[in-house]
Amino acid sequence: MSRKLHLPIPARKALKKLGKDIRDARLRRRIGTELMAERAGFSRITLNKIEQGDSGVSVGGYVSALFVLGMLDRLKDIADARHDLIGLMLEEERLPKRIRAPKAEK
Amino acid sequence: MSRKLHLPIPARKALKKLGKDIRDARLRRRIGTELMAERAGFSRITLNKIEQGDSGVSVGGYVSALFVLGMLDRLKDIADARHDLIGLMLEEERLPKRIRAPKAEK
DNA sequence: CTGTAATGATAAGAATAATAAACATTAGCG
DNA sequence: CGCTAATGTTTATTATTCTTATCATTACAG
Repeated sequence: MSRKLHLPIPARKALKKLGKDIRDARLRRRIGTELMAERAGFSRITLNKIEQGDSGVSVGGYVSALFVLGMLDRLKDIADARHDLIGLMLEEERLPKRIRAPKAEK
Repeated sequence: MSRKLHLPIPARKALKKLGKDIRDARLRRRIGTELMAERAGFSRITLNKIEQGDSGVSVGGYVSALFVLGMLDRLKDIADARHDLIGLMLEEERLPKRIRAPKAEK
């Protein structure tokens, strides 16, 4: 986001929790911020932002942190179709490749 | 990441899958790229990058997209302690607030 | 309790992400 | 099957992140 993205409250909360969980996981493993940042390939400051749930940090940073902690697995299923209840209800046929607006009523 | 972060293969794969899943979820809901981008608060181009699993996009973009799709729930548990098997094995006592290197042997 | 190393915070500069505009491509309605 | 609107791409510009360096704070070992 170049222009600061105004994130809805629940989204911001989810990020905060994620950051805190990442921090706790690091502490459980007794890894210092310096070492952790080095392994993940970014600076201590960026790690700090991640652990605070900063929404501006690139997704690569978060993913890299999760990778270092060995917690990448669950990420893959976040938006997996199997868990998309809303989507399953809507799906009636094969997915289109484009969304076309229905012809306006005369 | 200002300096392009070199992401390990599994991490990159996870992001690619996430992007694809987000795209499929959008299609299932019959939401066009323009409308989706507008609701999420960013441009069509950024949505495109997200759906391709671009690691440079800010995490806020991804989270906002998940929010629009109503798929925020699972995000919160990605790194939750309850699922941190490695961490649970390591945890023996109360978590420290800082990680201190053990005194070097003389 | 005390000293010290780990963490948090701040500022300035380099690198990159995000946007808008315009054009090329292509899916799918009719 | 053809037309049109939806999507993909490129370029130039702007805004913001990420980094390095430095200083302040504080938790922990001894």
